[in-house]
Amino acid sequence: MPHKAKNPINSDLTLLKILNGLEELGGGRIQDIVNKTGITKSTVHNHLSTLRQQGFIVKDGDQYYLGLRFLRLGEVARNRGPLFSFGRPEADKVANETGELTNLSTVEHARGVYLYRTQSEQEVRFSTAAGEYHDLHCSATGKAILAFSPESVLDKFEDIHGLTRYTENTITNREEFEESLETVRERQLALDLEEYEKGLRCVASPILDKDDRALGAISVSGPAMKFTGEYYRETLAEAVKSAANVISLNITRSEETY
Amino acid sequence: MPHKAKNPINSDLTLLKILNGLEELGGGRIQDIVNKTGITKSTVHNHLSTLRQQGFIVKDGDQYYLGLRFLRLGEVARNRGPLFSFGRPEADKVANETGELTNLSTVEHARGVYLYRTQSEQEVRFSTAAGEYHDLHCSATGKAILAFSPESVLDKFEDIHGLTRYTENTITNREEFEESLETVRERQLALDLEEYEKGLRCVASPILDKDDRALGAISVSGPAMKFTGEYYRETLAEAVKSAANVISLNITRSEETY
DNA sequence: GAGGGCGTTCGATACTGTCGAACGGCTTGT
DNA sequence: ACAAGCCGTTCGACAGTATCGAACGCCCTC
Repeated sequence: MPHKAKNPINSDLTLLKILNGLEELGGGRIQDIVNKTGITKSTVHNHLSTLRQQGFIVKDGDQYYLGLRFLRLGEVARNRGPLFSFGRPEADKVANETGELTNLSTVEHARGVYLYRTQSEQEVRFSTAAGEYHDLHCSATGKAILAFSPESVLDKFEDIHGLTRYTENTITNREEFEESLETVRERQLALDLEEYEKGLRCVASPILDKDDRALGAISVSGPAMKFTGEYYRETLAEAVKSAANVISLNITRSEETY
Repeated sequence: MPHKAKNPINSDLTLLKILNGLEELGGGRIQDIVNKTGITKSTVHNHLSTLRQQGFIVKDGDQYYLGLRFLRLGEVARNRGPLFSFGRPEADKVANETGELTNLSTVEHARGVYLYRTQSEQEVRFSTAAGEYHDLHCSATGKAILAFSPESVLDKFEDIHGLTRYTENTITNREEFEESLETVRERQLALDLEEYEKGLRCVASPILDKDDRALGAISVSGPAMKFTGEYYRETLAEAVKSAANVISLNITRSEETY
């Protein structure tokens, strides 16, 4: 279980439901939120008014949207820990050198989260997936992280989410999965061979602190048709591995000087 | 006034106070929040527990932190409208070509907000200011935007925040300010000559929709000692102006195709 | 081993969040 | 032009609960 609040505050829950609704809808009218959440019209109205008064919500005509206030809160969250500030420059380099979609991930609430995602040579980049969650057992970043984390992290993940099957390649057996982590530990590399989505492959390498515990991972992802042979297993693998090393080193070094 | 909720929800206000406190502190224990907000210990505890249960807050030892959930909400907010997705690649180019700190701003709640901020050639970048607010009357981006916005935007800003003096260069007179906007309109360029902070200069150019209304602005900022003469008034000015043009054009073009 | 600081739990009370109904503005359709 | 919906907003009443203070228990310090 994720965490059980003894005295959960009801109005907080409705507030968060509204935020979730707005997130999924990308914005909408009061009635849209009512339909999505089942909360009464006047209640939704009161919450949104309060949020707007405090600058967290924007109203444009009769449409409500999440405000840029959340951008700030998100930045604060992202800059907790050194992973993003040290990882972003290296991720950019990897993206420029390989031309592939490059990801920076960490773990929160027993799931993988993208801290940063970038791709070079794109006129218009798709809307970033920063903050999106993904499962740990079927992603390269997730496996890279799990391989260098206490087993309790995997326990907790399995407990909450289970080893869900997404494709025929998804590893759903705990023992088999733990064995695969062994190779990850040896090579400091984790693969995702279409285990989450058919046609999608990844390579990841863990970012470690001075005690060899994973802070996160860096990966590149792309089409299975392109991610094959030497390019996949050597070129890209080396790129993420060396980037991960640089990031790990810089983080460790920065923490030594105080 | 920003907006007056008729029936503001008290517990929402306390929730938001707690979030604000965590944002400013960057994280902290319950007692820290109590000291900062004046809310009772058990109340803070209950709210934080609820937020944690819902995945919005992380607890590490006895420290509470804003969760990466807010990163997602922030991304949704940032990707409302085309400004970020079209502006980011160009901002990156400007940063790479000039080597200067490059900003992408828009307006929300009658204040300027950084959507994006980047600087090349930095091993470790300072923690990003995305989502931070700034005044409209003493920033290059703010003036660029105001010059191509209905006067009501300036009215509202002055109403809420006033033309606060920050340095000796700050324009605090409404008439004088409006005149300065005239030149901005003619040249499609706005300057900030240490009007917000002594030693800090900016150049900005507005990003316009097809009706010549400002969606936002792009700017570079740097030390007054470096931002002088031809480099400042020609090289940098042209860089932001042409970037702004490209972004405006791409946005307009994308909206024509449907 | 005592003291203090802090997180958590618990119980009572006054408050207020929630709901449904009703009003009023805006658009749609005839 | 008028009627009929649709939707946002307001209002009043009730039940539910957010808030508070006190008490418990943990951990660290002295």
